[in-house]
Amino acid sequence: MRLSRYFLPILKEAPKEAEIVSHRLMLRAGMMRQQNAGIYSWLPLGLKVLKKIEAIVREEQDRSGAVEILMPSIQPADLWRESGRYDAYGKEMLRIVDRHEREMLYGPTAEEVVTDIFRTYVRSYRDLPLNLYNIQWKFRDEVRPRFGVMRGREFLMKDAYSFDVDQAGALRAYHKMFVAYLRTYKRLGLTAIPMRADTGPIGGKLSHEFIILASTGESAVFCDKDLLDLPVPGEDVDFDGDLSPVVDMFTSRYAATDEMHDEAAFAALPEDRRVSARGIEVGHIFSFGTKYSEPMGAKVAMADGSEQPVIMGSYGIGVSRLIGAIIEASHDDAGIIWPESVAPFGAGVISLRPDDAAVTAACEDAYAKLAAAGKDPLYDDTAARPGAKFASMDLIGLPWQIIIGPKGLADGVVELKRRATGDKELVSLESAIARVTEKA
RNA sequence: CGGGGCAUAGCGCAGUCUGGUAGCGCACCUGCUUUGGGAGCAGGGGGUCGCAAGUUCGAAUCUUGCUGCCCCGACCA
Repeated sequence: MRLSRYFLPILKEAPKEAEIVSHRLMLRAGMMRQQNAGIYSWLPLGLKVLKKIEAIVREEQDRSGAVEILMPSIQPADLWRESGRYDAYGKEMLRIVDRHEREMLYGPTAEEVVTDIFRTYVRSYRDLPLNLYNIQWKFRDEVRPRFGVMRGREFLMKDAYSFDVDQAGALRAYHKMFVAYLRTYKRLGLTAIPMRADTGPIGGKLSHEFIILASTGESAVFCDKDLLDLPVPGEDVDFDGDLSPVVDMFTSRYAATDEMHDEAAFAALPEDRRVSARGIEVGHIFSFGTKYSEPMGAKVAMADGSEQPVIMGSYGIGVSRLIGAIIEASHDDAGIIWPESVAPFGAGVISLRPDDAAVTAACEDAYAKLAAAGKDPLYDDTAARPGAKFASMDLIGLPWQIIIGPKGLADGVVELKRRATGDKELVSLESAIARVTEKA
């Protein structure tokens, strides 16, 4: 993309409503625009990152065996009356009445809808296990939206729902998601710690929150330091095999959020392994048995001819929130530092003198070769001054910058800059391109 | 939902106390000079001062009501 033809409204000063660093940087980098409290328009740069995160989440869901569907954002109230949650959910649910006075709601989650889909089509234990997921905008009318995308009212969520015939199957389903989540966060450059959690209004007894440690986190968390360095399974992990050793490895160490914290158990840890920090919740998984299948009549025929309600679980990842979480975990004074996997562009090409024919030729060359190599470069071909270009490029945090100017070209070199470390090298254009395009 | 604060140009702000018809920086437009870490000079455009009533000869400024947004706390992907 040529910057001169792009839409990248960078701000020199952050709007005053933005308090935390990820919110400020997202607004300054022109990733999004607030339209209402907790409601945002996604601008090109932000949308690119959102889609990259979404793609990784999707890949790992698919890998684990979950099947993607897409459920509506507007749901009928009657389904929620069946589960009993229409009244239970309270003011957080945005309720709507259509022109025929039918009661609707903007979905805050989709247990009822997915259970309805399931009961319509699935009749036999032979069709299980099944895990259906979707990535859809949700709306929760938070009393106090804040921190930008970290606590918005409208947010993009991946929600998966597992259906099994018995508890053993439900546990396997839970383990699959557990491991899929570990892999997802790892690929996003995050260290997420599974912590035993309260189940809240969704219900059930087995539940974990996946937490990223960050000083701006909303809740106090406590865990064993060892958890920060545990190995996450690779792509070759067998989701049909026994995943319990992996899950046990993570769950056998102490980790709890504020409300589940056990001071005595925590104190039993050696002092140098006690981590007391703040955390951002980036995922939450639940196993809740027949809480929805029972009242909503989602039953299957068993081998002996009897009918039984299915055992369910639900598994959420806040996709839009992850953008904020990643920035909180990866930035410096100059701006965002994207992990390669989610960077909106793979590299930036900065022309220091767009009116210089040799510089332009070299930039065009770099731009074409990086594009051909699939690096999706952003080429700053604008007439802005060098300092402004450097500042903007640092702000938007692309992993690599190739800086091309007349002085360097006279010596046959360009500047290759690594955003994460700030390291700069003077190398030939060819080797700069080679470095950027080489496999990690 | 309790407590606090803010609302003036795209963004950041001054002006409000003490009423006299709106200003600064950045951004934007034109020209010239510049160009390796947010350029300089000259000229220019843009605001029903959140909305509505009221007080007054006169309201950004005073009064009342409303709306929006932010922060702290309790709750949540």
